[in-house]
Amino acid sequence: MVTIKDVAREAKVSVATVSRVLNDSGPVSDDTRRLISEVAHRMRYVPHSGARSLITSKTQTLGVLLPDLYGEFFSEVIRGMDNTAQRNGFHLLISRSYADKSGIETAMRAMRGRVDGVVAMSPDIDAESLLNLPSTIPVVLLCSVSRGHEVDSLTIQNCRGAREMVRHLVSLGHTRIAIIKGSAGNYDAAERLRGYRMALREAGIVPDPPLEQSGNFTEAGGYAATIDLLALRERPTAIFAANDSMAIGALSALRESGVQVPEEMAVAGFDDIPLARFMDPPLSSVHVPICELGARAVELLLHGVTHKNDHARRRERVSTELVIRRSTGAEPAERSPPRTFKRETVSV
Amino acid sequence: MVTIKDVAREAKVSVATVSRVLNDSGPVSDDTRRLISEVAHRMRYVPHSGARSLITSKTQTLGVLLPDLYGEFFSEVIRGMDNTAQRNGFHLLISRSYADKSGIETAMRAMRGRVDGVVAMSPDIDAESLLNLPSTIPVVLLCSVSRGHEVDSLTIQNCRGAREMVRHLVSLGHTRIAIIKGSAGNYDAAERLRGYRMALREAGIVPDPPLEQSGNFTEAGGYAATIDLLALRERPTAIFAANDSMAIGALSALRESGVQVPEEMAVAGFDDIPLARFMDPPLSSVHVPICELGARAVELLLHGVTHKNDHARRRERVSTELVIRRSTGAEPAERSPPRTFKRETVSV
DNA sequence: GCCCTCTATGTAAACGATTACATATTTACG
DNA sequence: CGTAAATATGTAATCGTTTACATAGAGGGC
Repeated sequence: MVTIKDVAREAKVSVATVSRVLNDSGPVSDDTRRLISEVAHRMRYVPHSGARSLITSKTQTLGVLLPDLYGEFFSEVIRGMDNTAQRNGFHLLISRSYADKSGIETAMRAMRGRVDGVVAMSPDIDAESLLNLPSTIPVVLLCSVSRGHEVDSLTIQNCRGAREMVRHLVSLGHTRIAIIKGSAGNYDAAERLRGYRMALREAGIVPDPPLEQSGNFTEAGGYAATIDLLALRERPTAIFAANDSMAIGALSALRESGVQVPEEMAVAGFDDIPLARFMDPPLSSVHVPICELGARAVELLLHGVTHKNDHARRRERVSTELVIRRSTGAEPAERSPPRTFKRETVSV
Repeated sequence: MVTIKDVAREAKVSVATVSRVLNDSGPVSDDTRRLISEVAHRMRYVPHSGARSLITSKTQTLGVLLPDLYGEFFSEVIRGMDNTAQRNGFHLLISRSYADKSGIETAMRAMRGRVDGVVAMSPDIDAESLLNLPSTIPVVLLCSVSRGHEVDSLTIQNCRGAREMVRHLVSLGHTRIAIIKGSAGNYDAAERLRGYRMALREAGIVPDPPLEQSGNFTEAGGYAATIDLLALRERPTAIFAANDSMAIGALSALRESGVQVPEEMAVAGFDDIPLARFMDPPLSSVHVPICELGARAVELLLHGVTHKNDHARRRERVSTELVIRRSTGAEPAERSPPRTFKRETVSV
C-alpha cells in the first residue's frame, strides 16, 4: 500500500511538501505542486484516513447506535441521517446493539477513537439511564428521554399525535375506542398511550380497561389484540393502534372475521409508513417525518461536534401530522392511491 | 481524554505493561495485572480504536457502499450484514453514494484506512465497470456483475425466480401475460425480464411487445404501467411485476378500475417484502432472502479479509422461492394472514 | 557457584499522516 | 548592495497504540 512517504521519495521532496499539496495548506511552488499531483495520481496514492484522524483528532464520522428494529423506520431514519451527514462531509458508523447496559456500553467503547459523536436510540425506558458513560464526545439521544444526563435529545410528538387522532375518532361519534398499545417499557408507546387517555378524558369518556389491549408493535401483536377485542361482549367501534404495523395486523384480523372497515369498525395507526395508503381501505395514521427525524438528530449532533459540545442542552420534538384516509370512515382527504407520489420508492 | 500513558503513569508501570494487561498478551504478574485493571477502570480508560488500528492495520470495520435505495430492502440487507459482522467482531461503515463513477470513487477513497473490506452494491449496469480501483482491499460486489474484475460477487437468482413465477401463471392457463419491467440499466431488472421471456418461449407463447411495459421499481410506476395495460385493446389476463412495489401499485390501479383480482387479472410480484402477505388479495411473489443476502455478502468479504484476499474469485447467487398467495388465483398455499409469523417485525 | 531458562518489565521503534519550527532561497526596496 | 520580508522546502515531534528487543532478577540443575 503506497503511503505519503512513497510519494515523497518518488517526487524527491519531503513528506511535508506532499502533505501541503494534498491538503492545499501552506505555500508550494506551482512546479512542485504539479509534480507531486502527477506522481500521487500515477502511484494511485490514497490518503490513509485513519492516520490522518489520529493526528487531527477528527474522524469525520458519526456513530449511530440503534436498537434491533425492523422495516421502514430503520431505513428511513438512516437515510435522513446519512443525507445530512454526507452533506457535511461526515460518514456513518452504524451499530445495532441490545438495549441493555452492557450492550450499549460495549458499543460505546468500540466507538471511542472512530467517531466524533454518537446518535443513540434506546426507546426502552429502562435502558435509558445507562448512558452515564464518561462520554466526553457529544451524544444525541433519539426517541428516549434522559433525566439528569447532559445530552441533547430528540423525540417524536407522540402524545400530541395520539391525542389528535383519538380526538378525530371522537369527532366521528365514537365513544368506545380501543387502543392497541406498544411494547411495554417503550418510551414512544408510553407517550402514545398517554395521548390516548388524555383525549378520552377531554371528551368525558370513562376509560374501560379491557379496551386497552397490550401489543408489541408487530403485525402479529395487532392481529392477536384485535381478535381479543372482537371477543368482548361490548365491542369497541374504533381501534387506535400505537403503530401502523399493528394497525395492519388489525385490518387483517377484521377482514378475516368479516367485520367491515370503517362501517363496523374504524381503524387508525401511527407512523404513516409508506404502505399505509396502499392498504384496503387506506389507513388513517399519524404521520411521523422519520427521515427528518434522522436528519435533525444529525444536525443537533454536528452542532455539538463543531462547537465542542459547549452549548446548553436541548430537547426537541419533531411534530406529527394527522393523515385521514378511509379506514376511519371520514371522507378521504386525499385520493387513494394518489396519482402523484410524494417520493420515489425504489427497492432492489 | 485519558490515554494509555496516563494509566501507565498512574499505575507506575510502562505503557507496554498496560498494553499487555489490556490485550492479555505476554506475561504479567498477577499483582501488576490487578493493579492496572483497577487503575484503568477507575480512570475510565477506553482504548483509542483509531490508534490501535493504525499500528495493527486492522480496523475491524467493513465498508458498505449502497445506491440510494429505499424501504424494506435497504434495512433488511443491512440487518443481515450487521448480524454476521457483529458476530465476527466487525462494525459497519455505511455510505450511500450515487452510482456514477466519481461517486463510487470518492466513497472508496474515503474508506481507505477506515475499513478492512468493502461490500459494494451498484445494480446499475453502466456503473459496474467503474470498480477498477486500485483496491488492494477485498471487495464483494452485490447484485451486480463484474466482468473481468478480480472481485467476488453475489447476486440473486433473478432469472430463475422470474421464470418460475411466469411458468406458474402459464400453468394456471394464462397466455396473455404482461410484465412491468424494472428500471432501465438495472442488472436485476434485466435478469428478471430474461426469465420472463424464457418462460414464455418455453411455453410456446409468442411475445407481444405492448405487454412489456417499462417501470422503475416504484409503486407509481406500477400504477401507471397498469393503467396503460388496461387501455390495450387486447388486455392481458395476468401481470408479472418485476418487484413488489410495482405489484402493489398495480393492485391499486386495478382496484380503482374495478378489475377483480385474481378473477379478471392475476398479479404477481418479486421480492416478497413483508407486506406482500398483507395486501388484499395477498400478493403472490418470488421470495428473496434479503437478510441472508447481506449476511452472505459479509461472509464472503470476511473470508477475503482474513485470508488476505488470496483465494480464487467466487460468484454466488442466493436462491429464490415461489410464494403463491391469492393474487394469482391459486389456492392459497399459506393462510393469510398467518396466525404465526416467521419473524417479529418491530418498527418504532 | 555457574550458566541457562523463565518470567516480568521497560525502551523505543514503528504505523501514516499533520504541522510547528527551522532553514534556505528568492524578491523587494531603500 | 544590504537587509528585511516573503516564499519554498525540510526536519522532526506528535497523535495513541502495539510489539520486537533488551534487561533484570529468580529459580533450577549440574
